[in-house]
Amino acid sequence: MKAILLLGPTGTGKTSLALRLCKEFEGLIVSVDSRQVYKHMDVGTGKIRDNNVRIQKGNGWWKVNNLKIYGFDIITPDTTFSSFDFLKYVSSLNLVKFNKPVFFVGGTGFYFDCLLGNVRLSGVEKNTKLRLDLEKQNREELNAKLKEIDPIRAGSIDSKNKVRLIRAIEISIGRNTSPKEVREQFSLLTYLIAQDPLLLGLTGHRALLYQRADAWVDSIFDTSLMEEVTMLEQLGFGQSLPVRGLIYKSAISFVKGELSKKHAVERAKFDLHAYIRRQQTYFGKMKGINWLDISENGFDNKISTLVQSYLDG
RNA sequence: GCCAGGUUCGGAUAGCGGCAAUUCCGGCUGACUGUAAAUCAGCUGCCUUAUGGCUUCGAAGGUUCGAGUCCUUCACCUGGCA
Repeated sequence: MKAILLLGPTGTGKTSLALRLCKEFEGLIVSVDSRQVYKHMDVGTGKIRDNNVRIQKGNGWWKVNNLKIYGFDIITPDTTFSSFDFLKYVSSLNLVKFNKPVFFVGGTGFYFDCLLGNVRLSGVEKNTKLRLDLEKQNREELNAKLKEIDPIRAGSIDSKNKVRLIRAIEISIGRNTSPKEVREQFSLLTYLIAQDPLLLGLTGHRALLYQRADAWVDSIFDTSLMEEVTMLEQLGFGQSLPVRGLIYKSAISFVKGELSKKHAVERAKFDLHAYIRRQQTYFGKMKGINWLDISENGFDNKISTLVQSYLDG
């Protein structure tokens, strides 16, 4: 299977580029985005930023101008979704059978690393009861506990990061208690490792990325986003984790009257800037990415040429 | 014109004699092995590094071993009386 991974920070035009390439090379698109997997979260996750487009929505996919995008609308926002769930989902698509090039496009670096097999997941499932219990404890207690049951991991972990500590303890306990079949399940999902994918990274100057992000926030912070947020609250998803991040956090504060529109918009922009920085840090350490500057002349042709030669090779 | 309050490192704020100087925002760098749009860490006056040096708190003088902090004058801003 030919796989083209199209990644980069938010607002670099990955999706529209993917649509263009998908049409040009008769491929498929899989979204690699930890928030676009959620139903009812379209505007704030920037699923499609172009209004002049025909959209048809399905369960786990959208059709945009008749081009299919997988990885959208898989679940509702009250469901937790992890990188492992993402791998399972991609696996379930059985992409090989289409015999077409697949464009994996998105901004969630960790998911890309999972797809590529750069990170190997432990195979230990989440234990909600244990997590609730551990969340009540402070960092010192969690560190002590981890040191007791897994001294090696305790030596390498970020001892100040509670989320990490809880997961590390969960893994240590789960290794001994969860069934072997479950733990080995992840190994079935790393079929992409054996492939030789093409990695394309979209980037640009910080100032440009910030400017585009700001313009996008300005454009959505009107009725479209407000309707979406109101709907999410009505459906009872207002407190769900995915609705508490980035754009949605400030949009909800505005709808609730906790923030003025001006401050909510400002907050959203600054949060996006920080997100862009984090994405660049993450992608920056990934190996083998062909970086392309979106503001460079001949950008579109360059991309097409790269994809063409990859598919020919 | 008189009275009161203010002017601090990109922005906002703390500081009422020992200060390179608080906090928040912004900006920058980084971590991450099933929450990754989450979670966590560091830097942000200059000297590449400092338990080191240098230059700073509207301006100019003064008091003091020592001044962002006290005094005087000037400049600008805000509120009250005219």
